Amino acid sequence: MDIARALLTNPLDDLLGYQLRRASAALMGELARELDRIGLKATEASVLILIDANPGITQSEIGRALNIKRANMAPLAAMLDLRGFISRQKADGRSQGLIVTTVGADHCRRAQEAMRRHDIRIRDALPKGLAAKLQSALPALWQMSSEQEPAA
Amino acid sequence: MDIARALLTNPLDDLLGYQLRRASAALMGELARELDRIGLKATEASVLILIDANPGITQSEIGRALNIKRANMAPLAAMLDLRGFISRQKADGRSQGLIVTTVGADHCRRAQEAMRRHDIRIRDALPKGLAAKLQSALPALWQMSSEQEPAA
DNA sequence: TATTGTTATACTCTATAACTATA
DNA sequence: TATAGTTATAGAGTATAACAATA
Repeated sequence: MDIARALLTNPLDDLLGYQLRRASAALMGELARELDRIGLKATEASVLILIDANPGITQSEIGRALNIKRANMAPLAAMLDLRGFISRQKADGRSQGLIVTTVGADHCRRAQEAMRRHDIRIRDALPKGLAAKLQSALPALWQMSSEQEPAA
Repeated sequence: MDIARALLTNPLDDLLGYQLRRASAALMGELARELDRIGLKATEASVLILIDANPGITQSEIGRALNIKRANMAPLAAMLDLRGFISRQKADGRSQGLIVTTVGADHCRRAQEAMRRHDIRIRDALPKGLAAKLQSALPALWQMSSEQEPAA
C-alpha cells in the first residue's frame, strides 16, 4: 500500500501555481506555529508590525496595504485593542489612528524576530541567488492578477 | 489621504515568505474565478485531476498526495460522487477505488485546460528562466517544513 | 457622494477527536 | 494494532451586504 504512493502520477506537480500554493501553505503553517508561541496569529502579527512601522495609521489604510477588507479589520483591531497591544485615538471623527502600546511593542518585536528567522530558513533552502531574484519577481505575480478590490 | 498609502512603510515587503503568501493568494483567487465558470472549486478540481490520472486511487491516497486530511476528503468525495463526476467501488472492504465518470472526465479536461492556461500566464509574468528554476526549487520549501501529517 | 468603522452573515479550507469496520 | 472512511465540530481567513456617522 505504501508502494502505491510512490507510483502515483500527479499532474499538478508540473504546475508552477500548484507548487507555489503548496510551498506557501507549508511555510505559513510553520510560521503560524512559531507565532503561536508568542500568542499571535499570522494576521495579527502582520497588522501589529505595520502599525508599529506606521504610527497613526488607520484601519482602512492597513486593509489596503495588507489586502484585508475593512469589515475584517474591525474585529481584528478590536481584539488587538482588547488585549492591550494597540490603542486607538480619534483622528478624524470617522477614522482613528492606531499606535502600538508598550506591551504591544514587545510582542511586535518578538513577532518580527520570528519572521526574520523564518525568512532566513526559506532563503537558505533555496539555491544561491534565487531568493534575490524571487524577491524582485514575486510582486509582479500578485499585481498581475487584479488582487486589489475592484471598488469595495 | 491617497498620499498616505504611497508613503506607507511596510516591513513585510522585505520578507520572502510574505511575498510568496501574497503571490500565492492572488494567483489562487484568480484560478478560483476561472474554475468557478466550470462549476468547480480549486480543491475539487485538484482531486478530480488526480483521480483521472490514477484510476482506482483511494481517498486516503489522494489525501496523502495533496495534503488533504482523510476527514476532509470524505465530504469532498461524497460531493463529487453526488454530482456524478466520480464513482466509488469497494476495493478492499474498508477502502474504495475512485474513478472518473464520463461527465466527470469532461469537467476534468476543462479544469486542466484552465490550470494550464493559468500556469502559462504565471510563467510569462516571470523573468526568463526563473520559472524553471522555481519549479525545481519550490518542492524543497514545502518539504523543509514538515508539512506532512506527523501521524494522523 | 464617498469614506470610515461596524455588525451580521456565509463560505472555504483546515484541524482535531471520536466512532465503525475492516486488515 | 494500524488503516479507511465517516461524522461532528471548531477555528481561521475571506467575502458581501447593509448601516450610521462623517467628510
